[in-house]
Amino acid sequence: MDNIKPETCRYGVEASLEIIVGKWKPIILLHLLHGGTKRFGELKRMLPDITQKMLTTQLRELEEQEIIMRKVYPEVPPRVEYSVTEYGRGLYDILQQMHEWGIAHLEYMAKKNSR
Amino acid sequence: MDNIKPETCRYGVEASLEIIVGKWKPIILLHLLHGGTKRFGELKRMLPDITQKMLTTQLRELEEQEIIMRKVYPEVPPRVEYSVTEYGRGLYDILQQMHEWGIAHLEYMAKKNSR
DNA sequence: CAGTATCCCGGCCGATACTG
DNA sequence: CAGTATCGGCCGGGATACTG
Repeated sequence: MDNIKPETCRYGVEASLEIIVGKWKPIILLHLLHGGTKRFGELKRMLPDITQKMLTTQLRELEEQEIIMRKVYPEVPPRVEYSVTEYGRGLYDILQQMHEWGIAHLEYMAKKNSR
Repeated sequence: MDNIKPETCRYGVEASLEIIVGKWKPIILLHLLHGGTKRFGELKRMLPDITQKMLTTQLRELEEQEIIMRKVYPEVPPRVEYSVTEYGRGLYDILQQMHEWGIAHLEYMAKKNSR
């Protein structure tokens, strides 16, 4: 990590973390990145263990950061669709790398614990 | 995010997060990655706002995951040195990307709020 | 110098019930 | 269908004091 000061890096890293940290945020993002636009109910079904309240709050927070877009169709019954913004797609590489390193780490720790 | 299932990615991403999430972990890692081996007191001085207890616990957790190494010199007064393991260096790319995306995000949000 | 030991608070998150 | 409202528990993290 040459020619980069920790004090400088820190803020960027923490800003990124603030976005993806949240019990359900990574998996919500992965679903939207992978499957495209989804309705509230679809997401709810894809995440069987999440409560409606948590799904709502996590989505609202991601929306506030402009990582996802919320589109409301004025129909009855209501329809609301969520999708990742162009801007939010920039998180793809980070999530991808975290995925790869994380899997390797899980295997490393598993092997270690089996010794 | 083609040909990768969210359910599969999820675990890797969360495993990575479990390591770098912690109020002081990113900056501790950045300091050790950037400045190499450091003593407990050096780190404490570099992070003026951290309490001794927090520094200890964050270091212990990173050590448990084998991201950093703790070396104790049997001297009086005691000397303890911390360094990033070869294995832990694999986090470099992730932190680097989070830094870049995060800085861009901060600027994006700053510009937005100034409109 | 490099830690422990206690005490304590705020906020994330879950359970549950209600609604336009 | 897609949300709010309310209550409550857990635990990450801080303040402070003590120690081999």
